[in-house]
Amino acid sequence: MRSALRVFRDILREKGLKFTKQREALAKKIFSTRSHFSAQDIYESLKDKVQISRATVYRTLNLLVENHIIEEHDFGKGKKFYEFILGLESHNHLICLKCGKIEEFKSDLIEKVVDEIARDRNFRVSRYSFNVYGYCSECQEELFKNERKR
Amino acid sequence: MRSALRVFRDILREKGLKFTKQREALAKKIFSTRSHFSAQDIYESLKDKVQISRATVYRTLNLLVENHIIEEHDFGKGKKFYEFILGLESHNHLICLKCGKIEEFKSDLIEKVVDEIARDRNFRVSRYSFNVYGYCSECQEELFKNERKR
DNA sequence: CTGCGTGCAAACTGTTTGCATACGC
DNA sequence: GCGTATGCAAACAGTTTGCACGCAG
Repeated sequence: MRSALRVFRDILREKGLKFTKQREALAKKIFSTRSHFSAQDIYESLKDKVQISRATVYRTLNLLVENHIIEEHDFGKGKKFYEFILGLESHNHLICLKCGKIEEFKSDLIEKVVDEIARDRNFRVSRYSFNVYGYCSECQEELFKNERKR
Repeated sequence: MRSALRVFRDILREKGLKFTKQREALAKKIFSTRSHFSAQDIYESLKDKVQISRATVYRTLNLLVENHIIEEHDFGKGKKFYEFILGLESHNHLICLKCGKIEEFKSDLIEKVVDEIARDRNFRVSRYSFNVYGYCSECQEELFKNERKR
């Protein structure tokens, strides 16, 4: 399978867009990161290595989203999170309301539910998001400790 | 069953908070609205009837969310949407990417999936959101018409 | 050498907050 | 009257945009 970087490069060429130092650095960073990150995270981790601006980070992230190389998530924290998805199976998220940790999980049943509702309502699905909010096991322990202190 | 307004009033009294003209107007508006609205929608629909400010709208919406009378949703449109939930069954959303219409649907299977993953991962669930994005049947027709025109 | 990409700063959107005043309880 | 709620404007966070310059193809 072609590397993600190669895919990105091909898309750029195809559309007459340019493969710049900034796009290369950002893409490499993202393709080697197996987690959820914000625009700010990316900017922070690149700004000392390449000359890059926040504006370029936002523009490039949007470019990657439009081309389905990364996915945008809204976990209700007032900012967007992104995640590399090219060639990966889709999955869902468990978001801890205390520590902010994001775990992933898969479920074939969910796929079925989506297919079913799409058929029922004659809805053409492009994507879906299934987020479960609550407390991860570590944070539950914390909460329990604090409760005993009182 | 007590009316939603009554519930709200009781919560306020219990917490030593006040039942003001603004809170009353906002609550009545929301309790009589069976759809998804933004803070701006509420402000617009009230500003000519009561003296109310955007700040108060935001503060009151947050108060209602904290007390589980309304629910906050993030459909990735850059602003929050709210929905009256008190005493209603939870449900999921179909969001049309073209016209913005929001349809609702229920699914017992989803509940099962949530319970299962919570048990597996020892995750204490507070809430979940399941949003399906795509094109509603009307908008698919539109798209089809436009395609034939070309 | 053409025109897309970049950095910068300003603009923008939705939301929150500090403060003096108003008003429920 | 006490203390919470309000309106206003300013502050804020994240993101987008206009413009002059830079650089990939």
